[in-house]
Amino acid sequence: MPSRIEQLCRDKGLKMTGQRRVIAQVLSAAQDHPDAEELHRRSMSIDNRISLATVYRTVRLFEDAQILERHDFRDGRARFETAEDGDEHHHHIINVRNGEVVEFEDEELETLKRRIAADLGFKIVGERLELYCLPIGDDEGVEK
Amino acid sequence: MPSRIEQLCRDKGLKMTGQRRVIAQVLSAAQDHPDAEELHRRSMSIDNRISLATVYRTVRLFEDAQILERHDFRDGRARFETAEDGDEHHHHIINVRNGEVVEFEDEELETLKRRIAADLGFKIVGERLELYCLPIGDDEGVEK
DNA sequence: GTTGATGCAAAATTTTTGCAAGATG
DNA sequence: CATCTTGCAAAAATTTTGCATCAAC
Repeated sequence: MPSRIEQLCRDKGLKMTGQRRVIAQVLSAAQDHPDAEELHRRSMSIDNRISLATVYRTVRLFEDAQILERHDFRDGRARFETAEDGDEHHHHIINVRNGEVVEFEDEELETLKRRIAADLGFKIVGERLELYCLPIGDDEGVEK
Repeated sequence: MPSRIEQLCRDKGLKMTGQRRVIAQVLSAAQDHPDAEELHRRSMSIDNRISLATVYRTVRLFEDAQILERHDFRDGRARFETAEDGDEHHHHIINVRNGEVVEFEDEELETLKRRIAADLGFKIVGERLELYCLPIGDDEGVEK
């Protein structure tokens, strides 16, 4: 049985190459938010005939197909995770002390965002919300 | 009388060079969110002895000093605007049809964000919230 | 006068692309 | 077997940096 991502690819008429299958598998397995090079590294460990260029091409493709989401956590490179189905949404808290990423979701927040956009005459088609935080009690003094 | 930005620089013990003064002036005057190259272009029109490298060095410096905010609206380069005083906050709606950026603020949203972070044991020290939108009634079909 | 800032050009980083060769449907 | 995809290496785009010179305090 084909994976969810594989199914999505077929639905869009994309060819299922070995490389795409591997990258999809790596993305599905990832519990974190790897960047392109990390995706490449993990993919290579499954099948070493995958180039970094293909990883870049594939994430762009998967992004267009809404198979994954591209993030930018201010560390200079794009990072990726599988997109969730339907209208679920989560956002990220980035612990600036150590780079740890915590996910959260909040229905009240979803409603409020939509209301704010609607009041200005807009419909949300994409979004980004990141909170850069320190653990409570940790009183600043973060080094570069 | 020195500008607000100039005062902030002095407070941090930074030297007030002609270049920094010009870049500060350009930032203050900007009603939009220029990128480094645009800042350089505008600065050059005031004083053409300013290099792009200095613009990059200066925005990093100003960012550390919380004189400006660095944004990333998914067009590949960083964009800048002066930071507001105190705890005011605004966020951005990006019209994906034409790239137009609309600013908004909402007190309820501020409260909610803080509550969400606090519930997870975090204190917000920085954030980012962007809503990528289409005007209501404009039914998709956005070209690359 | 010291210390920090600048300009220039070269380098670094991340991402994209041309093209010939290979795999997919 | 036509078309799409890949690998490679080169290019592009943005940002950073080394170093000699210059300016601010």
